[in-house]
Amino acid sequence: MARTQGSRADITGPLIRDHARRLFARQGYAAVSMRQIASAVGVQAGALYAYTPDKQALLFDLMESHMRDLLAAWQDEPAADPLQRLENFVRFHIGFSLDHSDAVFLSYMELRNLTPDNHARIADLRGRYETALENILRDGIESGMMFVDDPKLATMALIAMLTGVTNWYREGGRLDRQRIGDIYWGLARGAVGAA
Amino acid sequence: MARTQGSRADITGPLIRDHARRLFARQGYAAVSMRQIASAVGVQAGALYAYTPDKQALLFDLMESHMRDLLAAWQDEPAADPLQRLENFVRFHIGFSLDHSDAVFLSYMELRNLTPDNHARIADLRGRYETALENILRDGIESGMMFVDDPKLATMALIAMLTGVTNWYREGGRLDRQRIGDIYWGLARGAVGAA
DNA sequence: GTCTATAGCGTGATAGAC
DNA sequence: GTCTATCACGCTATAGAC
Repeated sequence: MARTQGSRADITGPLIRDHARRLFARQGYAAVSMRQIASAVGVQAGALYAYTPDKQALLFDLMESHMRDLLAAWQDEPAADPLQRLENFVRFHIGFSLDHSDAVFLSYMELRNLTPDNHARIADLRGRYETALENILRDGIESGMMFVDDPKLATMALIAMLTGVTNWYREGGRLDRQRIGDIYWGLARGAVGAA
Repeated sequence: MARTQGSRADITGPLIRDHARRLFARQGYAAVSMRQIASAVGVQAGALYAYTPDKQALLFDLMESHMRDLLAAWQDEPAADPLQRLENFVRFHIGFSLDHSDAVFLSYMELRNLTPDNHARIADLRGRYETALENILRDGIESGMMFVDDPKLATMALIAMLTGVTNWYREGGRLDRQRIGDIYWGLARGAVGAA
C-alpha cells in the first residue's frame, strides 16, 4: 500500500499525546484549542481527528493511561516490613510524580472536565492506588510499627503531601531528588508515628 | 438621583463575585462564560461589565481578596509555645480551607490563567502565608521542640497535606471538623518530630 | 445599572481532494 | 494520513437606548 503524501502515522499519534498532555497541564483543558495542539505537533487541526474521535476522548485517554501506568509501576512487597514498604512508596510516589508531572497535574486538575462516566472510571483507578497505601498503613498499625488514628485520612494526607512536590520542584534547584526523598521520608515516617 | 430601571447595584456586585467564584472553582476559569455567570446572577451578560473591566480582572480580584482574607484571618502569637502555635495553624488552615473551599481551589488551580503581572502579585501573597508557617517551624527547631531537616520543604509539605482536606471533605461525612482537626494535628505533630 | 443588539473573532468538528 | 475549506455556533466585549 503506497504511503499518502505527508503521512507520518507512526510518530504523529505519540506527538499528539505528548503535546496535548503538556498543553492541557500548563493551560488547562478548556483553554487549549485543537488548533493549538495541531500547531505544536506540526499538522493541521483536521488531522487530529484521525487519532481521536473528539477532544474529550483525548483528555480521557491521557488520564486513563497515566493512572494505568502509575498502578503498573508501583510494585509492593506485601511480605516485607511495613516501614520499608512505606519508605518504598514515598520514594516511588515522589519519583513517579516528578517524572510525569504534567500527567499528574492533569489527572487531578481536569477531573471536572470529564463526562460523568469517564470521571467514574478515573476515580476508580485512583481509589485502587490509594488503597495500596492504605493497606501498608493498616499492616503497619497491626504490627505495632505505626500509630495512626485514621488510616483513610492518613492515606489522603500523605498522598497530598507527596504529590505537592510537583508544585514547587524545579530541575536544577537547591535539592536533588534523592535528598528530597530523604526529607519527605522523614516527614512521612514521623506522621505515622514511626520516627 | 433617581434610580434607573431594574438597578440593584447594592447586591449585584457581591452576587457576581459569589457566582463567579463558585463556577470558576467547579468548572475552571476558561470553561466558564460571562453569559453563564450573568445567568446565575440573573442579569444579562453586558451588565457584568459595569462591575469588572473584563473577565481576567474578575478572576484576579477573587484570588487577591481571598489571599488577603487568609492573611488577615491568621493571627499568630509569636510569644507562645511553638507547638501550640503549630497546632493553632493546623486547625486554622483546615477550618479556613473548608469554609472557603471554592476560593482555595481557585487560588491554586487558576494561577496559570493569570497574566504574568497578576501571577506575581498572588505568588507574593502566597509566599507571605508560607513564611508564617515556616517561622513557626524555625522557632520550634530552635527551641528543641521540633526536629525537621528542612523547614522550607516541611512548610510546603504541611500546607499541601492540610489543603488536601478540601479534595475529599464532604459536609455531613464520616468525620466532623473537630475530629478532622485532631487527626491532622496528630499527623503534623509527628511529621515535625514532636509526637 | 441594566437591557438589547451586534461586531469580530475563535471554536470543535466535518467533507472531500489528494 | 493530511490538507484546505467551511459550517454552525459560542465567545468577550462594546454601543446606545432607557
